[in-house]
Amino acid sequence: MGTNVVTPFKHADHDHDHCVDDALARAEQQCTKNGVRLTAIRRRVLELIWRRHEPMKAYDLLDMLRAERRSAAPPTVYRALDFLLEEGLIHRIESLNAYVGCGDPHRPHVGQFLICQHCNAVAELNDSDVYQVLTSKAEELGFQVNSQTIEINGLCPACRDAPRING
Amino acid sequence: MGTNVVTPFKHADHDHDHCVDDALARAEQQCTKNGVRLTAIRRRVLELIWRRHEPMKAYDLLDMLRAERRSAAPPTVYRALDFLLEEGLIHRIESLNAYVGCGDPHRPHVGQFLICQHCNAVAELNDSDVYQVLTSKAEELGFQVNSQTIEINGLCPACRDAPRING
DNA sequence: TGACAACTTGCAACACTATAACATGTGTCG
DNA sequence: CGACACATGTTATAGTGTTGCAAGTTGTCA
Repeated sequence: MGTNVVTPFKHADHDHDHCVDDALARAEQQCTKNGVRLTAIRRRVLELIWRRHEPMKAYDLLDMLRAERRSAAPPTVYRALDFLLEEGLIHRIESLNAYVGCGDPHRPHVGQFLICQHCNAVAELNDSDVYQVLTSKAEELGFQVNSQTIEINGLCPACRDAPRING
Repeated sequence: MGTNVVTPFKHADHDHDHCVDDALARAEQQCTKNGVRLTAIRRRVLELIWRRHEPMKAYDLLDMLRAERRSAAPPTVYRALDFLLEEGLIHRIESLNAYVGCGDPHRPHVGQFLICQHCNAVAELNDSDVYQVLTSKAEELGFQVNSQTIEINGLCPACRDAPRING
């Protein structure tokens, strides 16, 4: 109980196509259930975000979109991002101005992220102990919690073990 | 043990001049100790940040600076902010692109903030329990923690009790 | 004192991040 | 079909932060 990793750090050899396909399938399902449309653009942006297991920046996504859709402009990508955030399909990493896929969109959860400063990998936690401790501390001060942004910087297991190879 | 509020929510009637003066005096002391210079610009930016008990944006600070120093430009304020961040005299609130004074610069501490969505007030925590729980959860996953960004959104005691007065 | 190094500020331009406003297209349902 | 809601196209602009180099300031030490 307590720790519940939603999106763990990925090894280089995991079946990534499968991993992305799964995420897209979950997204389709989620949108159907909620009666909203996962249009071609939205789906493509979500796929681009999932394709790398690291936070993606809006203008990088825009560049990729533009390669295949001449009309893409900032609003194109920001609208898609807003939609995906709204549906809980992605998260925004405040400290990086970047976006990552959410591994578990159908369940309500707080944003708790471990961010590797060396390889940019991100793991998403959904830890009830952390949530509880923070909430109870806040309430001791009379503060009513609505949402939490937790971003932990450091080194992921791989980079921790080999921190000097390419940095 | 555990909870240790560094900068609590302020009441409207606290002695604010005194509160700002204290912060500036602590800053002078801290800079002297560290052998760095709290120049006029840096000191003024710090004062502007302290004068309101809410996060201040870089370009708002710039406008205020310009009113009294014709030559002020973006680098002027960003350099001052970088210096103050470096010395631990202020913190950056990632989710707001804004900056707040640090109530306790001489002691190492993590950034844990309660942010009122209604009145923008910010309280800074320095809670070892929260730190411990997060660090141990991260280390269970083999992640080595360097720094934590924790930003809790919600309602401060005053706005919680009277949430409909001016919102 | 004066010359040098290190630090700080001035200044212009630019890069990156995000939104506004309005027009046009598309899909659904009576 | 026609009306409506939703989605996208398009242009412009707002907001946030950085680069690079010139000029000024401060402290140090022979």
